[in-house]
Amino acid sequence: MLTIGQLAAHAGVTAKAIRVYHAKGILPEPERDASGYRRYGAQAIIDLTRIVTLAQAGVPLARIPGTLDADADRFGQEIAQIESELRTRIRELEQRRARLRHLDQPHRLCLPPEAIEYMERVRVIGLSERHEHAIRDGFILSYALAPDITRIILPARTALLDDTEYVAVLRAYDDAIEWAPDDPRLEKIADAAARIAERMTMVSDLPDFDQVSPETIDLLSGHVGIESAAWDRLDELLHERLVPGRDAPTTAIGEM
Amino acid sequence: MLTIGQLAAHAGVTAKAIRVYHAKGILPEPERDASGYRRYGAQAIIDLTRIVTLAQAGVPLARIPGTLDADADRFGQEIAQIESELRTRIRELEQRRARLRHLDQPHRLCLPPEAIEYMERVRVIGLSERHEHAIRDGFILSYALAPDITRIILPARTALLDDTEYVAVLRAYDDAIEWAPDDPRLEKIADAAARIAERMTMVSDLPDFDQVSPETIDLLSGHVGIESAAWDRLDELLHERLVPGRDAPTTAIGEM
DNA sequence: CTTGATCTTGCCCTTGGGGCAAGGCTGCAC
DNA sequence: GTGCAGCCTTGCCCCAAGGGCAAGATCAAG
Repeated sequence: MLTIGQLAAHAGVTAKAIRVYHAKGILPEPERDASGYRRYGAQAIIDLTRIVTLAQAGVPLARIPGTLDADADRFGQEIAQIESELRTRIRELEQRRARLRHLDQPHRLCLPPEAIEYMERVRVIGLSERHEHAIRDGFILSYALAPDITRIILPARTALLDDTEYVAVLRAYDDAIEWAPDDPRLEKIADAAARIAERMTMVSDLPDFDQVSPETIDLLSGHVGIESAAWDRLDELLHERLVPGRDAPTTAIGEM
Repeated sequence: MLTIGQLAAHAGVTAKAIRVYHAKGILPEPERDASGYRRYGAQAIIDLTRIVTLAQAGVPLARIPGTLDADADRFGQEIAQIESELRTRIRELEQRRARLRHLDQPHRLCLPPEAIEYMERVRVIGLSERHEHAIRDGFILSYALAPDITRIILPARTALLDDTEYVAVLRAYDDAIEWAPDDPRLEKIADAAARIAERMTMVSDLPDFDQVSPETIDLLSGHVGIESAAWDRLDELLHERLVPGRDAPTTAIGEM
């Protein structure tokens, strides 16, 4: 006959855990010896081992008596279900382990595959970190606010990166961040941007355009988180060129 | 900008979890809007996603800031360590899943491989369930009390099962459980048992015999949990035959 | 204007034990 | 026999990581 400590050591749990199982009625209280010590026999070893096996498989203690006391039919079903839950948990853990590798690359954690590809392609262009993060953060926000729209927009955006003139404009914007708003070079950048914008798809061509909030459209224009007087001025110059008659023009996809 | 509910849904957690992360200082409190609502931006999405990625990988919340704020060197080490812990946990879960299959066969859960093999071989002999469980429970108790001794004894015990006369005696004991203690057939059984015992290894031949408690030796004789007047009488008859001069004879391994 | 969903803070509840206190046993050494 | 270390007993509070509910403010839509 075993004491509680011997039983616990043999089952790989603590004596406290066994007392908890007694208190919850999961494991019957054994006989006491003359001095009040619990004394366990073979059946207690069997019962405890079954309990521990289930508990370690993630079964809540409250569910264990129902499982162990079930008749053969239901017992089999219960075990099969517990096994399948456990398989699911293992698969989840494996996926979570895979995600750990990307912990230092926020875009890989927070964006859908299309956007990850886009950001990888932007990276090789070699913009400033600040500009790249601004683009990334715009996508992260717009993906959180309107995942569907964001994913619809992405293929066209990615295709644009094959356009050397577009990439040149991106680089020019990058250079211009710190310029004064009256810098004369801004005119040339705005000219180039306007030429591109004219042959680009407009946001208003999207299906369900009327359901896209103005905020999302702003986000997709890529100016999130950068305060630049030169860029503000570039917005004005671009608007002049694109829609001379209006003062609140439609934003082009990929404008920037 | 997102509300707490939008952020939570996007990150796959509850709003309450986010408030907990704020309270623990893991995720910085964001700005509030005019009515006191929390408003989250892209950086909060990134931060939360990193936190959730670690938390779901099983990292305790208290350890998360230290991991995320570490410099590149330590960060890499931390991630590698977390990954390896996670791998270990996954392997453990797979082993636990395997054990679930044996939940209805106590000997497979509670005994070492040698004893499992022994019990499988006893099963095909076709003893009564009661007798078989008595043998099993004896091993379970002795394995819990003295695992080393029990495993040392097992090969000889298993070899005995190849002895047809020994198996015949086992079956005779099984038949005799309910007999009256003065049943004349008991004499023949005791004769056969004595012939076997004489050519068997004695417990006293074991290395470290003096460290084996008498209780363990009793357990290994296989009478655990069965109250049978006939068996008690068989014990007496056997002792007469084996050690006529003594009244407390050494128990033979495999006596039964 | 109402209604239902969402936000705020604050508080207690849960699971599966861990840890400590204060006292009683036990077994071994001296 | 006397110590003393190590085990056992009960009872109590504590922990992580939220869940749930209350009571009130706010928002969005019909």
